[in-house]
Order: sequence, then structure tokens, then C-alpha cells
Amino acid sequence: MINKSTEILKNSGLSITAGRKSILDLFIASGNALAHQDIESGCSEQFDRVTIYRTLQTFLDKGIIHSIPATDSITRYALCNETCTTTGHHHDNHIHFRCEQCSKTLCLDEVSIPVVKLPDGYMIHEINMVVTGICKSCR
Amino acid sequence: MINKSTEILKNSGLSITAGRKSILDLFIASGNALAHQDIESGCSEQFDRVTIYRTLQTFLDKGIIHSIPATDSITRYALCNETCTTTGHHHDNHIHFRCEQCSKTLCLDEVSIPVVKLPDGYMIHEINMVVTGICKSCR
DNA sequence: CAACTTTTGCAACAAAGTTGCATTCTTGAT
DNA sequence: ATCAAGAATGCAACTTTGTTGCAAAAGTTG
Repeated sequence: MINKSTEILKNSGLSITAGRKSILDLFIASGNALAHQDIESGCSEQFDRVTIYRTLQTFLDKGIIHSIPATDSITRYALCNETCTTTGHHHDNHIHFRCEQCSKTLCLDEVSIPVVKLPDGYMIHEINMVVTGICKSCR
Repeated sequence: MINKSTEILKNSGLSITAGRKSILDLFIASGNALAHQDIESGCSEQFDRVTIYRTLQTFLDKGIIHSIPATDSITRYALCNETCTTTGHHHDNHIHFRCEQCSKTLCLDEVSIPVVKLPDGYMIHEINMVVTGICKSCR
């Protein structure tokens, strides 16, 4: 296996294409969550918008990335960490932090989501927690 | 004060218009979070899309409604409860629940967001928590 | 009820996301 | 290394979502 992106694709049983590798590389390099627009403008080569949408959907399905909820109606995605290699829907149990200064969205892998007790009758499937504020680098 | 929507508008110093009242009434009647689309199709009268966008923005600014983060890039809004009448940005400290069965998004006012400790250097401004699963009525 | 300010609707646009189909690329077997 | 089958891409066309400027129609205050 030459590089990390190729490895991830092989592990997920996906065929290796320039687009997928390029998008994965971007995720690996950036270290923070990316919106569709970031990918479109950030890739080394230029790819069709539709290709990017479909690639992101494929990565979501395979559990390579996860989507991060936001109130600004821009969906952002981040690489799932190594431990969650299971295909399909899976729960990332970490907190997301969105910096109001630099607008970066980070996965705080070291902080796990606290347990909550819902009223009787509610079945919990997935929990998402997004904290906004000022990040370490911006202070 | 004739009805609740009029009262809310007066308390926020907004002029009383048919559109605003109609949208507020819809929020009051529905009891769950509404997306722009829900409002456009759910109002008794028909209002221009732009009017709805602007009304929602006004309500957000005045702290009448709050927006709820989601991963599907559809922004949903819900009425703020009585206690948070302060104008401007404010923190609703309750959990949001999205039912995978009926697709309703609810404010669980009775469940408050637990305290989290972030790594040193992060300044917390706002915390959002969205739980997905099956709601009480759908089981 | 008259002037003044706000809000609304319209048009036009920009951005985000989806679908079908023909072409190109990957892959796995020869 | 080559080739056929299947998968991925690009393109066109479209739908949905959100924004902006401006004139017309409301609401508000004296």
C-alpha cells in the first residue's frame, strides 16, 4: 500500500480513482471538517461537483467520513478515526468544536459525549454534540 | 392582548403583521421544530418565500425562535420557551430530539445539556446537542 | 387620517443538491 | 498485457434553498 488514502479505499472495498484519492488526501491534510465547497476549491485537480457529492455519499456509506450537524445549513464532513472502520452507519462518540474566529470545525476525539438520560419512552440511536466558541489556536 | 402570537410580537417590539402572526401561530400549533418548507406549505395564507426567510431571521434576532443543527443541511427552527425572552443571541440549554420514524424534531425542555470539560485553551460559547432515535409517540 | 417607517412581494440571481445518460476508467479474469 | 464487465465520472438539465434590490403596500405614531 503506497499511501494512506489508497489504504483506506482498499480497506473499504472501493475502487481506487483519482477523485477519491484526491478528496481523501485533502481530508487527511486539512485535519478539520470540510464542506463541499472546501473540497471543490481545495482539490489539487478539478472535479465535477456531482462527482464530489457522490464521492462524499460513498464515503459516508462506508463509514470513512461522518457528517457534522450545523445550524448554517452547510453540511461538513470529517474523517472518521481509525477505530471505526466498520462499514455503514456508526456512531462517532466525540464532540465537535466550531471556532467562531477561524470558522474551522474540529473533531475533539479526546472528549467523549457524556451520557444523558432522556424521559421514559425515548429510544436513543445517536447523539451529536457541537460546541461553538474560540479554539486553542485562535486565542 | 388578543392572542399569544400578538403578545410575543409586542413583547419583542415588532410590528404586528399577518405574516408574522401566521408563522408564529404555526409554531405554537405544531409544537415541534419547523423547516422553511414546513412553514411555506403550512401557513393558512400563502406568503412569499422571501418574507418567510426574513421573518425567520427577525425572530432569530429577537430570540423568539432558535435554530436547531442537523446533518441533513435543512435548518429547522423552534419557539424559544417563555423564560428566554432576552433579545439577541441566547443559549437554549435543552436537548433536541429528532425521531427517525416520524421525522419530527422536538425540544426536550426538561433535559438540560450536561457540562463538558474541553481541553485547555478552548473557550465555550454555546453547546448544542441533538439526539436521534425513536420518540415516545412512535413506539 | 396623514407622514413616516417597516414590511412585503416581485424579479432576478447565486448556491446547493439531485438525476439520467453517455463516456471513461478500474478491476479481475484470461 | 489485454479485454470484457462493472463502476465511476462528467455533462446537461433540473429542483431546492437562500440572498439582494427595489417599488408597492402595509403598520405605526402623532
